[in-house]
Amino acid sequence: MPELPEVETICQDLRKKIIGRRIIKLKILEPKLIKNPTAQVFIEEVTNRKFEEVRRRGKYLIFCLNSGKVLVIHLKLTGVLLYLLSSVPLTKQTRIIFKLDNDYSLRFLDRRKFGALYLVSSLAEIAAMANLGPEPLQKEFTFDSFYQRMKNKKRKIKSILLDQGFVAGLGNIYVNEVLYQTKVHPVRITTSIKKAEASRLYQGIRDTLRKAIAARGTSVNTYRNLSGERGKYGFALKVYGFEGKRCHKCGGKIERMDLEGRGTYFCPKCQKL
DNA sequence: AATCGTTCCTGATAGC
DNA sequence: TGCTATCAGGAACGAT
Repeated sequence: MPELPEVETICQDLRKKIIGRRIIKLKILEPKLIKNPTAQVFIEEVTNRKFEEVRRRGKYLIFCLNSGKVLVIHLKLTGVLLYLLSSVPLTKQTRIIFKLDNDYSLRFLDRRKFGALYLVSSLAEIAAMANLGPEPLQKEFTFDSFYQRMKNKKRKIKSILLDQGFVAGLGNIYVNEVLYQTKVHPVRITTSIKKAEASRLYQGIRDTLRKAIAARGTSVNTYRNLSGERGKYGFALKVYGFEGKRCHKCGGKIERMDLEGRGTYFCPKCQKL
C-alpha cells in the first residue's frame, strides 16, 4: 500500500520525468476511477495540457497543469504509476494512459480499482484533502501540537496515527513499525500516553518516514516506483507481517490482532498495555 | 465524539 | 486437479 514514503518517491521521480511535458492523448480504460468531472470532461480538460509542477500532500499526488487546473491522484491500495515508452505493451491492470509528447507514457495501473483521480480548480474541492492533518516531515508538525492534539482525544493510538486528519500520510505498515519501535501498544488510549512516550512516537514517525524515503519505500505488496522497481525498506521492517516470528528485541512472539479492520502486528512483551 | 459495519475490487491462497 | 470461500485494506459513509 503506498503510504507517504512511497508517494514521495513517485513524486520525486515524476518531477524528473514529466515536468514540461505535454499530454497529447489520454485513454481511460476504467472510467470509474475518475471521481471528479465526468471521464469525458476530464479527457477534454487534460488533453493538450502540460505538466507544470508535481507535489505531494499526504498520500495524494498533485499535478499542476498549465491550464491552471490541478490533477490529483490517490493510489489507494494497489495503484501504480509507471513511466514507460509508449511502445511497451499494455498489461492487464492498466486503467489510464497519459500519452506524452516524447514517446513515453504515464500509465496508471490498479489491480483492485480503488484508486481515485480528480481534476479540480482548487484542492479545497476535495473534502478529504481539505481535512488533512499536518505533513509529518514539515515544520508545521511540531511535538507540542502533536502531543496536545493527542491529549484532546480519547482514541486508540493506532487509530489516531492512521487518521489522515490527525497526521497526513501514515498508513498501516509504518504505524505498525513506529509503535513497535517505540514500544507503545497499538490499543493504548491517547489520554494515557505519557509525554516521554509521545516524544518517542513523534521522533519515531519522522525517523521512520525519512529512512523509508531514503530506501525508496516499501514493496510488501504491489508498490513499485515510476520505473517499476521495488522499494528497499521492506528489508527494514520489524513487525509488519511477522506474525508468529521472533521479536528481535526480546525473543518473544509477534502477534497479530484485528484493529478496526486493519492487520495489527505487535510484540506483547515489548508493547505493554 | 468515537466506533462499528459496509462498500469499493481482484488476486492470492487455504480448504475441501 | 479444480472449485469456492476468505482475506488483504485506504477511506468514505451511514448508523449506533
